[in-house]
Amino acid sequence: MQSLEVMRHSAAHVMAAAVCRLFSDVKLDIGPATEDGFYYDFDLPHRLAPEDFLKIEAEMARLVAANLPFERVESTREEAQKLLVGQRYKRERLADVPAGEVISFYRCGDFVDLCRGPHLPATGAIAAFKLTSVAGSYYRGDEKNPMLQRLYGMVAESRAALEAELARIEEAKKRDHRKLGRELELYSISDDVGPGLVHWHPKAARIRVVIENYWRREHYRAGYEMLFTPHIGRAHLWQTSGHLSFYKDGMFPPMEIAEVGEHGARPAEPYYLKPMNCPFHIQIYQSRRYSYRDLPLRWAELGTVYRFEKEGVRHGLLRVRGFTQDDAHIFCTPDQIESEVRRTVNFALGILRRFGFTEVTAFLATQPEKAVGDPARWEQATRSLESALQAENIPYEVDAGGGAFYGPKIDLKIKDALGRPWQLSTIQFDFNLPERFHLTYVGEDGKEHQPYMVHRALLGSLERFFGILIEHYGGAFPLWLAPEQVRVLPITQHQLDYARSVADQLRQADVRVTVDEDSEKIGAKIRRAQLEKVPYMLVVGGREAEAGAVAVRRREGGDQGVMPRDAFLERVRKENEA
RNA sequence: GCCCAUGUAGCUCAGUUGGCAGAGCACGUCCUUGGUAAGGACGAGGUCAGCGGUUCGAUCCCGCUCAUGGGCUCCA
Repeated sequence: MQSLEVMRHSAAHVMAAAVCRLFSDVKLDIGPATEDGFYYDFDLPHRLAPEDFLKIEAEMARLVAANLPFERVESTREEAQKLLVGQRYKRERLADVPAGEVISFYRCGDFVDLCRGPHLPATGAIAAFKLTSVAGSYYRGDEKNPMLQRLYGMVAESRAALEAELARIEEAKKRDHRKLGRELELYSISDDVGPGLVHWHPKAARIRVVIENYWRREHYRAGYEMLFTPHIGRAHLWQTSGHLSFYKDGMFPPMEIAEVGEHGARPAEPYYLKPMNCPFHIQIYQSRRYSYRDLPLRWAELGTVYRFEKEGVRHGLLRVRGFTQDDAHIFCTPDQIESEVRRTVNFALGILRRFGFTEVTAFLATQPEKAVGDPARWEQATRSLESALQAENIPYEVDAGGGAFYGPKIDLKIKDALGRPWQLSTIQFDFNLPERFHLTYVGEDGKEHQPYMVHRALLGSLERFFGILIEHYGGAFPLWLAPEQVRVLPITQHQLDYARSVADQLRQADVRVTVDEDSEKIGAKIRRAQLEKVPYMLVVGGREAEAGAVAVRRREGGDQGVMPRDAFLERVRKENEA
């Protein structure tokens, strides 16, 4: 165990000790180290609240100052049970310890806890700590179990290290896409429209158009065709696809419609909002007969889907109820599958790189216990996924049994500017839908065969991807994505005409530009443009107007000097393509 | 769905032991024409999330609902 992890775990014990000293009737569960701190789960009558933190921290500080040793005590199961009288969760945890394994307790002052260890030699080594939050948490993570109180904390080897850790959290908060989304007027969610339904404001829509245009162009270049499909479909379709039997709870409720025709009302078949695009793409596949000569088919769609996400799981743009997937389905023959997967992985990497995500790791999820489809196909599919990862030299972990019931998959994870991981791309085999919809193609032998079907999304959903992008760039989008690339700032109203003509020249060259026409001083205009994170500010006063020039200021880097307006246009053009 | 917290102007937040609702920023009008991060004056802006209850009187107390936040569970 790493020393930091040991310290975190030991701090959790100290926190538990403090809580036991301060409150009565405390039942303990467990208190592990986490990636950036620790927590302990308790059950106690008192409702822990942030107001209690100071008191608990003070008690912890006393335990740390006393430099109490952590003593390991080994015991028999009988002794352990005696020690844990009244501690129902601990007793259940004890029952989980396999027979024959050593049962150990750690004593720290008068606090004794069933624990495998290891721990610090003594509490004095805990240099700096802070309680951060309290939240409910199901015992053993099962929603049928009672809800415990989970107290979170952070600990570091020095006061300075803790401060640095807290500063990182502050930085992440500053980049929170919900905060920046409001401040930069990117998006909103309206109670009147509904939770989890996103409105893209003009600036965000600009960015989305840039992303979509880039996405479409790359897909056409990579041999895809674009599709557009409806947003709703009849119940029958979703019965065939299996969604109604397996994922009904995740779908918006049906629209019951009585269709009145010339022969009167027909029995109504309800419509459902689509939670996925696949059945529609399949309908297109089924609209004619395909031969092996036609394959592979690569069909892409920016398809907007609706999923009835449960109450309490929504989160800004990252988890919403209506979103647009950058979806595609590949229909191919078995012997095309390997090269198709390789192409797809490679394609995904290229797209992600364009958005500044260069650190990519992959997860290969293999056949779970419950699965549909021929084992030989699973094997071939899994092998093709694995060899694609190896050929592209992407580090990957195998998630054994982690695939969907309908096929194995690769998930690609990136790290953002703050080093936080996000899952974006997914490449999934599907042995289920071709079966359910009886998809076929005519092979060389003149007989019907079932095609392989691969679902893939590279960005995931545009909403979620945009949220991640906002945080990755901290709202300061690179030039090619920036909704407003250049703002012209006339020093006085006398340069308004000149400023407009500079802007017009840029606009005709497809540069996204505005003019700040307010009668504010130049300092105020610069401040405003800076806060709105506009990449280029062009200051134009009498001197520039006279010379046909612009004084360039960069969002990062400040004053760049004066240059002719044509030279600036050239510079922006070049940077935009880079 | 579960636990806890929160909801006051477009935003950030004060405030009322229950008695006419406040600031800064943003917005509008006017003045100002100033050279690299905030010029000035005046003005407009509110069903204090919604519904119900207690009360002479509720933004404030109580209940329910909705939404948001931190987590848990879930994410085809």
